[in-house]
Amino acid sequence: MTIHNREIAAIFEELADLLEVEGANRFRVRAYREASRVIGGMSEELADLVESGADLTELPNIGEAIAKKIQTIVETGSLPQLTEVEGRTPASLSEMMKLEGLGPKRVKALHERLGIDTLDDLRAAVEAHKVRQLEGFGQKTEETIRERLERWQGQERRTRLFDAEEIADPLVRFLEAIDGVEQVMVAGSYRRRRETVGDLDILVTCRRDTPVMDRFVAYPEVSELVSKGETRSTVHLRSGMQVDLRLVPEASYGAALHYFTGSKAHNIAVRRLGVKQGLKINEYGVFRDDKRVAGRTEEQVYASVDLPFIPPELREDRGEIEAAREGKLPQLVKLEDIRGDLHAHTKESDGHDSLRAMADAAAGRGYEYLAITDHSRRVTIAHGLDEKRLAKQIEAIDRLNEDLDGRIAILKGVEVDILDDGSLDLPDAILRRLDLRVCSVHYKLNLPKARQTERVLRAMENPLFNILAHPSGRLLEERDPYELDLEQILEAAAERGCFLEVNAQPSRLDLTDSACKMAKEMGVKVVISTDAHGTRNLAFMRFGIGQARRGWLEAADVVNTRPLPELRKLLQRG
DNA sequence: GCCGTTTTCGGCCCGACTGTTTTCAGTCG
Repeated sequence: MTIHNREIAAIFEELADLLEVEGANRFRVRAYREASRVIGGMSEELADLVESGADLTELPNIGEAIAKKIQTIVETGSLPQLTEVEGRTPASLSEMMKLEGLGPKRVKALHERLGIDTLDDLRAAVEAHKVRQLEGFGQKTEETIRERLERWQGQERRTRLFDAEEIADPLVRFLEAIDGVEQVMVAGSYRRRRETVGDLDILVTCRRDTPVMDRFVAYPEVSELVSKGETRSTVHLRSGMQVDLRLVPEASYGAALHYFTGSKAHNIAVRRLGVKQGLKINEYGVFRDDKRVAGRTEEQVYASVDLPFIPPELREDRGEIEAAREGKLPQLVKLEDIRGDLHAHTKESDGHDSLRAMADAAAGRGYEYLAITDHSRRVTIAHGLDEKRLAKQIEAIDRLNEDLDGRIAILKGVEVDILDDGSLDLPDAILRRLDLRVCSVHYKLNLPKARQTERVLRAMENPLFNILAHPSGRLLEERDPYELDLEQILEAAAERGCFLEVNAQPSRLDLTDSACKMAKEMGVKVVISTDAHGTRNLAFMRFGIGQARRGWLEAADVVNTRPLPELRKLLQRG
């Protein structure tokens, strides 16, 4: 049973939590947290690296000690040091720290003074009014804990980027409508285009004496006021989303935007560069000897540490600072680079709109081409097409293309299922008549890794295989990815001239950002597709672009930035 | 525990808000 990166990351996270409660050296605690973050963001499995004998200390923030611990975890499935710490300090305290407002010090006090080890213990102590009697706690703190215990869902939930947009857009409009407000910008992971966001960080500049904070906390969607100050307030909305609003002076806008866009790790790395040059960087600007030397724009902030502007999507401390220093930042792919969509459905299978409507909508977006790729027969629930119906659709598309008269080219395609044995769900004879074949796994998601990988590899052996759709099968916040050896798949794709899809559906965003980067490094091109099930879904392209940008992809790495003749060549494998 | 275009030892980002204090610790981002 191989152990996954997220499990290894969780072990270091718990170790950090428990050591922090014990009052261990905070830099040591930070080192474990940093290691956990790096591991969580990797697309290559550590287990595979260990097996191949790779030097783990090459990884950022992984030194001798942690490398050795990783090896132990991979080989034995657990970490003796953690077991030892758990012997002194209950593991459940780590869970308690996840409750908002409870940090290491308070958890330690609750544990030592009241014997509280679990959330249930805590609930009982709060009901008995024991917590308020503790030194450093009071009636108000106890009340806050009680409320948050009631709301506690057991796990922090993140919101998909699409849903976050639905929440942010009206709030931004509300703020912009306040007389005196000048700029409103959503920063944080939202601006970095992460696939999910934990909360919204909103930055506002305004004229003097504008009652922004008062108006903000009175926003009708607010369900709880967490804190309200002159420059910063925090609320919870009825949607469950937490929103932080920061009011910043114009002269600090760039510094504040940089700071609140994060990521935290990126900011720390930039500040370190500043420290080396005798600069202090905070959300108000860049300071030398208390004198502001930059801050109005983000470009200025980067320039102060001799770096070019780094796009928000790259700011994860995953090598972007080194790349920037060496002048090797990628020219990230942009929405305008996209010339067409290569995965879309119509009413023939499970789409909502007609062939004609989809064509018109794609043309309306200025595309050169649109591939129609309805499901194949195996996907009965989506009314998948058999040979006969697909043949009819081919004819319909031929007629439509004549009708469209070059306004946009409609490509004949299919989303054909990869069956259990690695064969494709439709005969080669009909597949050959198409312009492209998008291939996907929809059933038997739970095969063991080796068999699942073998299944896809076998499918790729068919020379008609063009694109592997939504390669991991994961659904954000709903379904884990299925077991697949991505490295093997990428190797085969590179060899055979197949492409991998970045599915832009907000609930998929599959490939992940780190997998995109891995594909690029292995010389595999991707296709960014919306998998649209209706004309409106074509707009999902922006999420795919965000994901690809987070994966360091440039226009040249993305197949559907190519003009049609070039695309056609790429679809003839090899 | 990690890391090095000042360093293999001695540093390690920085500020706002709250509650419980009477000058600040804890938490968060």
